[in-house]
Amino acid sequence: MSVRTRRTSFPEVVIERETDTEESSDEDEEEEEEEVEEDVVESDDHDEIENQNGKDDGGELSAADNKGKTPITISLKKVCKVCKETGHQAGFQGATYIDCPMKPCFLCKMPGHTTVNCPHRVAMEFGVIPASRKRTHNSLDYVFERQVRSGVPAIKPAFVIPDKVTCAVIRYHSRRVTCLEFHPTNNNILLSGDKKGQLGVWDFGKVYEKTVYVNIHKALLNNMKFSPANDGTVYTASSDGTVSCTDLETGLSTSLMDLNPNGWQGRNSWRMLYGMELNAEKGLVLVADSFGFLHMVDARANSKIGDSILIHKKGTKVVGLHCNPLQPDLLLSCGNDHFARIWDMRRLEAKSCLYGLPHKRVVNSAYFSPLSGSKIVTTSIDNRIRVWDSIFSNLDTPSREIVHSHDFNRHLTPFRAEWDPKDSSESLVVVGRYISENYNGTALHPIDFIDISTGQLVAEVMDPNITTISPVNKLHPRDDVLASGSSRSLFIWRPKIEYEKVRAKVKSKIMVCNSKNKKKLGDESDNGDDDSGDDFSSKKEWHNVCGDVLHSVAVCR
DNA sequence: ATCAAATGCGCCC
DNA sequence: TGGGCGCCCTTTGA
Repeated sequence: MSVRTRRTSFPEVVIERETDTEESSDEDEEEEEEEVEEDVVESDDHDEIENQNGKDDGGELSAADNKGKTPITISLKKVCKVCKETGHQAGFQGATYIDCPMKPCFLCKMPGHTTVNCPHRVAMEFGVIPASRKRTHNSLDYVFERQVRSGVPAIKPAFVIPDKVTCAVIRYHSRRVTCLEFHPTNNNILLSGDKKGQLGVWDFGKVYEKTVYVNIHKALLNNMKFSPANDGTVYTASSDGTVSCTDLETGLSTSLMDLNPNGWQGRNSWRMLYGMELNAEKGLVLVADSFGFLHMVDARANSKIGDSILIHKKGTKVVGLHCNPLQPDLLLSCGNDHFARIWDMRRLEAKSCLYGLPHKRVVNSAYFSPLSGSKIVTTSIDNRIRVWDSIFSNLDTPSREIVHSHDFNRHLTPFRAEWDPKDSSESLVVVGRYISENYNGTALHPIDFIDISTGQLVAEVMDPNITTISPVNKLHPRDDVLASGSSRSLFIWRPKIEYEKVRAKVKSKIMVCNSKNKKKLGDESDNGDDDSGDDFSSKKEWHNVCGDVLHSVAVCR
């Protein structure tokens, strides 16, 4: 690091420099700091001077108030951007992120180590709390035991992991994807909601057939569910405070509820809808708002049922609702008051919850297991997936806590661990990962498949072209297909063998969605360069061409 | 290239 | 108990 010195008549500038990175090869740099003088542009009223040395980010600056001859001290010492201390730095070194050692581990939140050497990073097989075997003879025992217990097979089948991107739509939504839902009967239709409130309908079997309905909501489309009575109809709940019922053919929607009939009256009164669930037996649409209340709408009569019920701490968001698949009167809710709660719909009133499942922080999602409904998986932003093996057991503590990085930055859609509805053993769960891993020099955020019965990481799925985080994931109800929402884009993954089949089929059929790229795409498809396997010619191309069939992956604008 | 903005939530006073 | 402030691996597009 060379030091330049000039004489001026202007205030002396003291620059503190960091030298420890150079391992003292210079003999004259025994001191950690040196004093030099530098030019300072004259100005009348500068309290601060911007550090113009862009490369030295993290450089700290302080300046004397007076414009006279008092020294101005500019510190070029490298400070940690996390804790502002010197002597270490947090941030990416290449594709590896180095944690600040002064903070608790970013992954498991325990002090004494960083993510780099966190034991949970090496092998995520730490069920930190053993499964409880104690029976509690609670009110649920007798009601559901007989219906449910027999439905849980003891033998775990081999997991099939969809780990190859077979098609993708990038720049499909204009804002980040918030939720996904597969069509209940048509195997190739994927619905997606986004932060703007738009609803996408994508036939990923035909890749380029897609529709985006833009007028259904005005704010985040937080949750959607297909009507059990009519699979051409979908209900959506939004941060604009409305529930809509939309016909997928026409895009026509009717509003079932509007929590803000008087429009915008300020931040404190604007009500947003998050959790949503349908109770098919009763023909009810259940929604929960950002103030802790549950609302019920009769889907057929399109009329509100009863009063709103406070089901979580007043003033907090209720982000998830789920009815038990075998006993729909059993409702599971979760929210920002750090609780997941189990309710009996037949006697539902404030504080009537059967159980409160405490978490350390906000609970992003809570789901009963999809077949027997006897297990519960929750995702909390304390970086833990919690598992209750049986709702008949002692629910005071979870059977397992699985450390997993999904504590999110405010700009992301919250991560939710989602069951594999095809797994008869009800142990496979998919969840996006927040922290990245260095894969051959690229920082990628995999989508993790976790066996919640052991806490074991079964598979981590990633594609070198997907550098964005994938917080939204959904496994197909019948096929071995994974759908992911990552930023604005949607991806369909299949197991390798399926991928090969799709690829062979698609190769013979060149699809062009974007005329701008027609020629380029034609070239791409003509050269028959499919030996490059799964890699695209370049990341840039994959994203920028935005076009269509690159090898077998279709990307549509 | 660089930068601001969009934002949710935890924590502090 | 509530308002204000600040933020550790974002993403986008101006």
